[in-house]
Amino acid sequence: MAFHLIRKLEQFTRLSSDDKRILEQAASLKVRRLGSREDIFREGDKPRHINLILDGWACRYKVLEDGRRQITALLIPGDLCDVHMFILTRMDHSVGAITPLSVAEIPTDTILEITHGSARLSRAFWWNSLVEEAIAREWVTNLGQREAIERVAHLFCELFLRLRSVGMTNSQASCPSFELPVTQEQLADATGMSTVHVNRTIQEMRERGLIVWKGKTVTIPDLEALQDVALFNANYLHLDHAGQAYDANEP
Amino acid sequence: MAFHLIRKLEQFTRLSSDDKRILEQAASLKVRRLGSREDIFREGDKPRHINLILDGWACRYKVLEDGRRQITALLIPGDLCDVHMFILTRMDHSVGAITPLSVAEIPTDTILEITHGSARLSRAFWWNSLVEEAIAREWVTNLGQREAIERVAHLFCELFLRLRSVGMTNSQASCPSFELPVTQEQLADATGMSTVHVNRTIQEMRERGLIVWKGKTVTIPDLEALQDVALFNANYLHLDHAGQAYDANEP
DNA sequence: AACAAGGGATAACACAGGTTAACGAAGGTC
DNA sequence: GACCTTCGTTAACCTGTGTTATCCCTTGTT
Repeated sequence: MAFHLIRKLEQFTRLSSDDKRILEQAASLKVRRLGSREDIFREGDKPRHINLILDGWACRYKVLEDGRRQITALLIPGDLCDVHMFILTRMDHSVGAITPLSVAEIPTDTILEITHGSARLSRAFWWNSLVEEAIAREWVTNLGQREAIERVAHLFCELFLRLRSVGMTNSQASCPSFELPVTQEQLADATGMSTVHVNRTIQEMRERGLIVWKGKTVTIPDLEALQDVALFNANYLHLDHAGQAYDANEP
Repeated sequence: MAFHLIRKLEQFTRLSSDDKRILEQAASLKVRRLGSREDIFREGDKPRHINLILDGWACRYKVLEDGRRQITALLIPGDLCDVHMFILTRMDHSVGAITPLSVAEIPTDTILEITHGSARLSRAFWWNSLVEEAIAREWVTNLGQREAIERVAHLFCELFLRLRSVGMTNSQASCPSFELPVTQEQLADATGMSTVHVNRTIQEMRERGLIVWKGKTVTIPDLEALQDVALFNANYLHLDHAGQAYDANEP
């Protein structure tokens, strides 16, 4: 059940079969299912447990008094909602389902046991948090400096790489593709644009042959071209496998 | 020397005199001084130690290939640059001095000793990281949803509260003020606006009586009015003192 | 089969904010 | 004291993006 998480963490460090068993177990304790547009938790809630996305897409978002909404992160299978958030008394944002969702609810005590029991898993969780922070910084840059087409292209590049790192892309025939179960309105909330302009921008990306988007499937004919348009530099995702390799001497 | 950090962490939990002594010691091991516009570290560097801002202002920033620059965070005394960043192999952004700066360089081993030695300090560091993340999410929202005057007003509100939480504001005469050693160009890089439009926006804020900004001093005649313009909600700063109080039984 | 609802696509128009350029004030240097 | 550089200010003009309003298509419902 924790397949995606394990696969993601192994971008950072190899895990022992013990580590994997521990994660599998934690992820199977309690599984919650939500319909799309339901919230996993809301701003103001007390953090109760760690949520691990098992299946489906979700988003972090904040809503201003007057209703304007910003999606601050897109969450895909394998994403952990804030390993240490339990330290805070109240959530300062909400997380909602984009598609129907299965979420593992992992008690904070279980997380603490895991991190105390395995230095490797503890470091892997840290790495995971650091990457999340790096993504947030990149989003700030994206919203602050990139114009519409660059911004959307950048988001597509990021999603493609993140999905690939958990095995959720198709790359047969040299033309990579992935499922994007997101409406243009949600894309607008994520990029700080209006829906109309998201649509215009998508049209332009199609005309320029940067993407093919039919139904829920996005195909990227030329990843390099898309990255060039986006001024995309993948270093912030830290997918370089350069962390410490699994050392067989460690338990 | 670690005065500001201690004061900030005590927003979350009371610290014992032992905790404070440990922090003081760590902060005095090695102090580095930089001139304004020098970098503490650059994108691509290996993280070597944890940097604690003792005195002066700094900023995290990212630069796109074509030179566009986004400031993703403003750092003030008491701010720690990424307690756990040493897990990553390369920095994905730079941190530069805005004013002349003193920075304590704390070895990663020292940080690990501290967190292993004191559960309270460990939690306090986590709280600190979580607040930094929350600020990053708020900046995403700021850039994505707020228009110019709201955006600048929001930044001023945030800075005021953060400075106040480390004792760096003046509140005599019911009219709070603080030192803002930041140029309009840097403000532009932080808010994703052009310098010209930052200036226009500042002028409007002055006309509307929201701020007085002379030299490096900003005065806020009516904080509530400023917060209203900014659609500001302070919950993301988690300054509520609601964390666990200091328990005398803990070491 | 008829209907409703959500999502995508377009067009026309408006305006917030970017760009360029020029000038002045303040502060640092020799 | 003269010079230079950085920063703030302002004006004129331009453009990217938001707004409003339709229309169409798809999908699910009864």
